[in-house]
Amino acid sequence: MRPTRPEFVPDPSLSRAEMESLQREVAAAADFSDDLSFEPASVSLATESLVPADDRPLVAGVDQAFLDDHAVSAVVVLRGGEVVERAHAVSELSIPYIPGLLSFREGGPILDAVAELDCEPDLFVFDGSGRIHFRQAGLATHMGVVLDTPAIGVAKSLLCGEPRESVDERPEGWQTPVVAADGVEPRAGVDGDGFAETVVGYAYQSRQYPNSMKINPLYVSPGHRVSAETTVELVARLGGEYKLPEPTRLADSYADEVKRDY
DNA sequence: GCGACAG
DNA sequence: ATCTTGTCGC
Repeated sequence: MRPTRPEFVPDPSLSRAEMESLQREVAAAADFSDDLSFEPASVSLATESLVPADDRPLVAGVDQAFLDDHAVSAVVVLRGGEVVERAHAVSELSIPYIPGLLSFREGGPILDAVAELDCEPDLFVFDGSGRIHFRQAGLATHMGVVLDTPAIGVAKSLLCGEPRESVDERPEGWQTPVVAADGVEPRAGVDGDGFAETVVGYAYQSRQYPNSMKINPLYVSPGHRVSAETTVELVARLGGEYKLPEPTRLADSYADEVKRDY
């Protein structure tokens, strides 16, 4: 699969100011409302379904592992609970990790792995933020716009934005909106008025210990063509026995596997 | 100047 | 993200 919007492909050789301005263009091109080719309710990890296999969405989990200045990017595509394709790529990294500019370090390598994919996923699940980002253009948004495919971001910690309630010691299944106040910049000519109260994502407690509540929540946000509400629903439906959604876990272990035999 | 910061 | 053994607990 190749980029649909090559003009937005992250270029690590850009200056910081140029990277930020590209992010503003990406955010302006992003669609944070539902525009999916499938019914969110049809998403599940169940192997059996009343829905014909060909009508079930292809969900791709993307994650990476690192070795010195190389990234191992892995993509695992699921249809229900079945893995239908895996692809990976080992790419050279040109810039260090800079908060807010993650897609310029990892975006190219991710696209290298996605290029190896024969199928066209209906949804991408990225390891990182989407709309929960200083300029509303986190990794999931950037990749989603470049591929013009529905995408969501699943992060293990909060980059910016403000949860409406304290996220401490919450029970499994609990969720609360993350609003734009505190660090999220409105899109010129797009976001108006009370933007500070706009829901840019959700804190979601995917797993929790029955008695001692100590696991931190996940911070999920729309990447492209998905609303914040549908994003949490999808993450909930893609969750298995662990904290991270299954597509992400599988991509994570696949990346480690490739790194090990490298 | 101070604080905050996905992977 | 990565460096890393054992160990506490269900």
